[in-house]
Parts: sequence; structure tokens; C-alpha cells
Amino acid sequence: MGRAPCCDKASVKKGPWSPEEDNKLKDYIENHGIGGNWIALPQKAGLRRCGKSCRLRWLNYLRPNLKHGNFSVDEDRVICNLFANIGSRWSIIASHLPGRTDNDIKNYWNTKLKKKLFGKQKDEPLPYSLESPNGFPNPLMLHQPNFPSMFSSSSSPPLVPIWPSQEHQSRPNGSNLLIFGGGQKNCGSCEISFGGGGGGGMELPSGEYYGSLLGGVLGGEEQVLNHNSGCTGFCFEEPREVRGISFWNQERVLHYG
DNA sequence: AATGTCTCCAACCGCCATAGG
DNA sequence: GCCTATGGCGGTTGGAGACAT
Repeated sequence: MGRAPCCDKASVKKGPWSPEEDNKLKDYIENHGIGGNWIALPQKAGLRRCGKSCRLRWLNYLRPNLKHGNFSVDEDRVICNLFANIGSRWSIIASHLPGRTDNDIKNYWNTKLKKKLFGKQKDEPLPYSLESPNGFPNPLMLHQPNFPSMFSSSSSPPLVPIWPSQEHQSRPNGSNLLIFGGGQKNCGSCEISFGGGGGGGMELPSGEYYGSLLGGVLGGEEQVLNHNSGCTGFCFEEPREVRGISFWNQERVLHYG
């Protein structure tokens, strides 16, 4: 038993909206408002469309003050930063970008920004070995279903692996640069937590780093991250092993907190 | 010029949360 | 507390146009 459909699928039109339909919907909403009921709206507006379809069309295309077209560098920054912090919560990200819709941002991320950030085309070789010399999971592994649960928790947004910039590709044995999205408080519930003060952000291919950077402690016990003025993030002063995982000197490690 | 492949994005689908009876 | 209707959201799809062969 599936859920009852929201409209009679046999009698509603699907597919791209015609200019006439757009005009009908726009005119109706401008004159009468949404009226608190999208399901009833198409009938009142004289449209043979599902209410959900009307809602989507209005929110994503017809609504006033919508921005269409290229995203600015500033918008890129906001999206990157928020994605690093909260993951694919497109509606929340959209709320930080006036005039942009969640659908827009989602499409932009999936088709352009992700490629820009990860810099990967299929068949393009990875910038470093898949073998992680220090036991830290390779960024690619974060996408695998069997990725160790200790690196995520149900209460944490998805972790975001970042490909190393050129600067970091020269680190010892190609050790991985991993920057996790960060918040402003320590979650305290993750197996591995470097973020007493939280922190997070993203490094764009240009090497520029976006995101908040705050102090950190490990599990509330030990200060392991130190700010290095020569570095845009936090660095270990020397190679360290933390809960069985070794980190190289200068490794920037941030974790969602 | 014809055909195949890729990219982009509007729109749909299905799930979940919430409100109201 | 249960059921149903609706809104809202993220993931996915399909088609049109661009590009490559």
C-alpha cells in the first residue's frame, strides 16, 4: 500500500511549463496569493497541474526577485562554507543566498562546483596515491558505504573530504589533507573530535581557504592543535598519533564539532 | 552532415514532518 | 493516539542543446 497520490495523475499535465501556464500561475498568485493551499490552487487558477508542480514552478522560477545565471565568487564561498558545515541542506544554504533557490544551488553544486572543488574528471589520475601511509582514510573512502562509522555519527552532517591543493600535495608520502565541516561548538559525541572550538571550511583549488577557524582540543582532554601563523589553518607542531591515527606535521585537521 | 556523448537544469518522485480532525 | 492531507525537502531523471568524433 503506497501513499495516496496528491493529485489525479491521469488528468494533470507534466513536463515543461508553457509561457501561458506561467502567466496563469503568476497572475493568480499576484492577485489572490497562494491561499495556504497549493493542492487546491491549480484548479482555482485554471491550470491542469499538480499543486506540488505549481509550488515548485513558483518557488524556483516565477517568484519575484529570483536571481538567474552565474554564481558569483562570494556565492561560491557561501555555498562551500555552508556545505562543509552542514552538508547537502540545500534549503538552508539557499536561505543564506538571497534570490537563489535550493534547486538552483543543488544543480550548481552537482554540475559545477563539485567538479571545480574536487577537480576531478573521470579518468583523471588522482593527485596522490590511494594508499594512505598514515592510516587516515583517503577522501575517496568517505563516499564508500562501508566507510568506518567512527568518522561520522548520526548527529553529524556528512563529512566533506577536500582534495589537496598543490601546496599540500608535497606533504610527506602524499598524506591526505582532510578538512571537515565545522560548527561553532563541540559535538562531544563523535569518536574522533579535534574541534573543541569547532572549525571548518573548505579549501578551493586556488589554495584559498574558506571557513571559520577556532581553537581546538581533543576530546576535551588534550590541546593538540596549535595555530601556526605561517599556515591558514591549524597545524600539529609535530607528527602525532591520536587514537591510533597518525598525523603529519603541518597536517591541517578540522573536524565537524 | 550524421551520429554519439556529455552537460546542464527544470521538473518529478518519494520520503518525512507537521497540522488538523 | 491515529489517520489523512499537505508542505517541504533532497535525490534523481529526462530532454534539449552543446560539443566531439
